[in-house]
Amino acid sequence: MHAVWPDDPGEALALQARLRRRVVARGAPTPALVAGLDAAYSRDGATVYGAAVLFSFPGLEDVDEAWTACEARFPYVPGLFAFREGPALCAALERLDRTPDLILVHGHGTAHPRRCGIASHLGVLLGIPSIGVADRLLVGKAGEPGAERGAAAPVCFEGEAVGWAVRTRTGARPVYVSPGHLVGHAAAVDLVLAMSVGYRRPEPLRAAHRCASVARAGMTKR
DNA sequence: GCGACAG
DNA sequence: ATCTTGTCGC
Repeated sequence: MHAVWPDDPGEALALQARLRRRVVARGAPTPALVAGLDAAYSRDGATVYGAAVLFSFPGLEDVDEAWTACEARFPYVPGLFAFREGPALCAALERLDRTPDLILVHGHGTAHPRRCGIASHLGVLLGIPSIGVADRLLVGKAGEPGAERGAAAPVCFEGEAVGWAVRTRTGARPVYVSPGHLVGHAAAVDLVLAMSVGYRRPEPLRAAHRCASVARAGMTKR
C-alpha cells in the first residue's frame, strides 16, 4: 500500500506522477456549493492552519466555515506544494457540514511543471471539480491581459496554454487561473470571474484566507 | 554552470 | 508563507 500523504519528496514525486494521469482538464460544472481552500502558518512554520469556507453559488453567501491545525511535515518545495498544505486543507474540508460541488484552491492546477498542482491534486484525490487560483506564476509565460475586468491572456508552457492570467478587477494585477480537475479552461476563467466581486481574489478564497488567519491568531493566544 | 521557483 | 506602520492613491 502507498501513503496518501508521504513525508518523503521522492515518494511524493512518484505519487504525483500517478495522480497526474487521472487529471481531467475538461468540463463546465454548474455548482450550487463552492468551497474556498487556503492555509496560514504559525510564525515558526511548524504548524499549518487549513481553512475551508463554503459559499452558495451564484449567490455567494458564506454558509459554513471550518479549519484545522496540523503539523507542517512536508517542506516547501515548489512543485510539491500539495504535499505541504494538502493534509490540512483536506482535514478542514471534512469538517464542513456539506460536501462542495466545486473547490477553489489557492495555488495552481495544470499551470504546473508536471501539470499537477495542488488544485488538480486535491480534485483527483477527492473526486470533486476544482480550480486553481494563484497570485503569481510557477511556470510558463503570460502576456499582459487587457486593462478592464474580465480580460484574460493565456499562460503558455511547453507550447501549450496551461492556464490564464485573468484581470478580476480593473486596475489590479492579474490572477493566474488554471483547471484543477473536471473543469475546462473557459469554465475555470468564467467561474473565477463570477466569484470575484469588488476584489482581486474570488470571495471563497478571501474568506478562506481570513478564516485561516483568524484560526492562527486564536491559537497563538492560549 | 546560472537563474527560477505556487505558499 | 512570515516579520511589520504608515502612507500614497483611486
